Amino acid sequence: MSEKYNFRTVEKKWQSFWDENGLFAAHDHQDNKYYVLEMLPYPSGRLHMGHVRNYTIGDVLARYKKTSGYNVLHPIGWDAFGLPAENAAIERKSHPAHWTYENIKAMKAQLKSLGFSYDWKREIATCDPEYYVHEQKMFLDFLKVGLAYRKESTVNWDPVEHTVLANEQVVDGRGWRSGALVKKKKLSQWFLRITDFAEDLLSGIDELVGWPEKVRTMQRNWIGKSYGAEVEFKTKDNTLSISVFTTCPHTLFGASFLVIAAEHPVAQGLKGRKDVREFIEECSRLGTSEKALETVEKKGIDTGIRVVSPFEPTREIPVYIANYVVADYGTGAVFGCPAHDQRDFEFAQKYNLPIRQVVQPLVAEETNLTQEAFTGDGTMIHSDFLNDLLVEEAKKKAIERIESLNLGKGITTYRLRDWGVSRQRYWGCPIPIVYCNDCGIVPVPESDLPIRLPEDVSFDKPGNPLDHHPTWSKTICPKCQKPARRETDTLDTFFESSWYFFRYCSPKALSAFEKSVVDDWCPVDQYIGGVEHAVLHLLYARFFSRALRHCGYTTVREPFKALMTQGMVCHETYKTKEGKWVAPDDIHKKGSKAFHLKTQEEIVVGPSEKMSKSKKNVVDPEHIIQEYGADVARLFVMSDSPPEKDLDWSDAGLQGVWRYLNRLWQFVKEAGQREEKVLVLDDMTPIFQNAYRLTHKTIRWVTEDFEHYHFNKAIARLRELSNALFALEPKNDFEKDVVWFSAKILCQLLAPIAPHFAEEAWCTLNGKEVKTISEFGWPRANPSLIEDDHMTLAIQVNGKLRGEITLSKEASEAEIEKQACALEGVQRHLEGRSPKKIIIVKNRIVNVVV
RNA sequence: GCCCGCUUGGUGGAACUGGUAGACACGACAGACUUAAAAUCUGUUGACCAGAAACGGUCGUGCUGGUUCGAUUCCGGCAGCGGGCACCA
Repeated sequence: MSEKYNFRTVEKKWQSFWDENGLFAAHDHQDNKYYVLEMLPYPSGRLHMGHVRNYTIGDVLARYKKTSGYNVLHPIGWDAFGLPAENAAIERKSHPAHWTYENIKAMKAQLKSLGFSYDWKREIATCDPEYYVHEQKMFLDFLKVGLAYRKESTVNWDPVEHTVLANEQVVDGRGWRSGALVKKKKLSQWFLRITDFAEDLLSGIDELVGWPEKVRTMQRNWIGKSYGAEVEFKTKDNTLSISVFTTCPHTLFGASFLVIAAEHPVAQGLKGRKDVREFIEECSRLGTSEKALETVEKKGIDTGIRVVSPFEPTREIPVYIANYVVADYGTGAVFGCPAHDQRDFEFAQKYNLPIRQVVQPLVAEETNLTQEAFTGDGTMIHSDFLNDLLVEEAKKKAIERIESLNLGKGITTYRLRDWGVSRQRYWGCPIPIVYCNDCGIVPVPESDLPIRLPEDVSFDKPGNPLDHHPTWSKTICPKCQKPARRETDTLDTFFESSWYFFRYCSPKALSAFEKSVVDDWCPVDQYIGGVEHAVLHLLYARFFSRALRHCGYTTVREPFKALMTQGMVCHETYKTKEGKWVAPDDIHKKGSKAFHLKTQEEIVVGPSEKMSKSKKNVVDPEHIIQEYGADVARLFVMSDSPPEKDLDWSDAGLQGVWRYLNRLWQFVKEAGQREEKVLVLDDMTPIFQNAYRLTHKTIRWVTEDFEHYHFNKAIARLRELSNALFALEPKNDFEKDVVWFSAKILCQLLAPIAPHFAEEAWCTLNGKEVKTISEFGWPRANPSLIEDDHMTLAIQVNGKLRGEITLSKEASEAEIEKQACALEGVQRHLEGRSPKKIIIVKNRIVNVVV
């Protein structure tokens, strides 16, 4: 057995070669541009499999496009602000900046060792003042045009730590570190008016044909445009009026109660009552997440208030305060129609409220209104002037009547809410605002930017370090020069990731970016990242493009022309008995049980979930790179699963990839170094003809697979070709020329996925190192070698396979019928009967029906 | 709870716009080489039935019903799993 393929030397050699020759530098203002981008990584400290998968997909694409002649922009950077850095500061006493930059250093080394074709000259870190200074300017510009404003909103408050908690940090209604019961608290915060663009963001989705349909649907649903009515419900004596938004005004005759949120002014006004006070208190422990709100057991409390049903002046219905009403959506009050809304149905059952059916199902299907609500289409009943109308018409007519009676109006609403960007945290971009006792809210003058984060902060005290820093927030009012106080909130980290793809185009610009360069490079031709970002990040980035365009920064409307959402890399989760997460690296398994490597404590094995830092179920790719090299890791993550599908991690198969590359290496060495010759098909034996044809077919297949991102299929094709070539036994120079040619093609097709290997093999086959493999261009298939002159037809009797025939492509239908019926397997199943019908699908099947 | 997906051999997956289900790989088993093991090479491998073997037969794409000459693919219902739900990124 000859020597193994030495990946250590080879990978180092080619990484420095690419680097020294500046092979991956993108050139501004050139034709044939292709911008490929992977989602900005958070520098958690180590690469995980999700990263490797994400960046390999991007790199294969970037290399394939570059080889095909495109001027490729393929940048990378760091989403460097965020909560984990502060947690590290609290837990390990390391400064967030120090922790972050150390992580970046480590992860950058890992990325480099994987041989990704990034233009490293364009690297950015969002925590760098040279980056965030521009978003401070953007914030001021947004403020000028009214896209940024201040309002009150509700947060999760940890009363022990005096901090705002992320929904993720609320576990069973308690703060994750303190264990204290969480309370809702109102804070005055900064918002961006994303709702101004709701309609444009919605209609823009239609143009995003390069996006997965599911993401487009999710975005449409998130924006949630709906047409309905705002209706006033008044008390009999007209002293109180509650405005209600509904998308079902046609069911007003079925209304049997009104529910309002605990935050609703009417509810707040009843706080004098002990039971109301207690109930509001209970609601405030629910937290701010929509999920908590909707899964909680539906509860309410009767206010004693009675309002009149708008269309029926004599009918009064009760008003309840309920825990399942969203305060920030619509008016924070809804009317309950238990017959036709499931939540209202449950509420009505619990409090014995009447269930009044007003929609009759179209089909006389069995609707059991004692069991559940009916929410389908139908005709109106028990509804006076709406009777016998279809739901759609009834809705229109109801709105007309509401407007003519002056009880309200028809309105279009969106589920989308304005984007709250204030965070009560240290490790984020400071908001450039000063609060002055005399002048109020004063923007920091642009000449004073950037407002830098102070470095001397302490995380010993609870709360935001910026808040209790002795001097940082003390400043002078830019207007009146009297002492004033800085805004101590920082920006949401989604702010950074909403425009970084513009910065990559001109990363050293003194402004945020150069308009002409951005207009050239953008939109991003292919964006690649996890589905988990399908709504928020992608919507915010789309909003930013519009907002920045509005402020004159760019002309780009949609930032991402095509989107590929890779599936998540999942892994089993592990927890100690106390519920602390444990990493797979710290576990050893005995049968179905798992134990901690250090403490030997038994570990609870949980379901396979998305690999994430917080659950610690991450697999470190480092040992794969160390043991097998970058190409094996790259080939492996691309091999089996299609990119958009979730991947349940397992180590099985790594060995197989390693064996394959070694086998291929031997093959390349045997093929050796030869001269380019003209190959003539007619001179070959059938075996070599087939191999030669297969080589050309593989070029076509792999190219098509790359175009459609079916990398796993491309690899299967390459394995197929490899298997065919390995089996050849060339006996003379001519046959060796065929093998040599095929070996070269194989290397070129493999190059985007396993670039180090391909470069080295290319040298072995060509005997020179003057160019890299990508500079030879992407191979082209000879179409005349791909078409076969015969076809294989599967023969069915009544849809069941009974045989197969091979005949010329020119064969007539009569000929096909004759041959098919003559088959022994067909005759046997005809059992003497004559065919009723024969269906012929060219190139595929013949179905004989009896 | 709401929105969006996914479900094919022991495993990952393939099957182009409804047309031969299981390409390619992993694992397993058997054999060759070896004193032995590793490595490597060769072969078998959806389940069941029948058979000495060859040739065969039935079932089979989460479950269930439908459309069709023909359904993994289209439609209805159900189940299980995953993602998102606005302060994790």
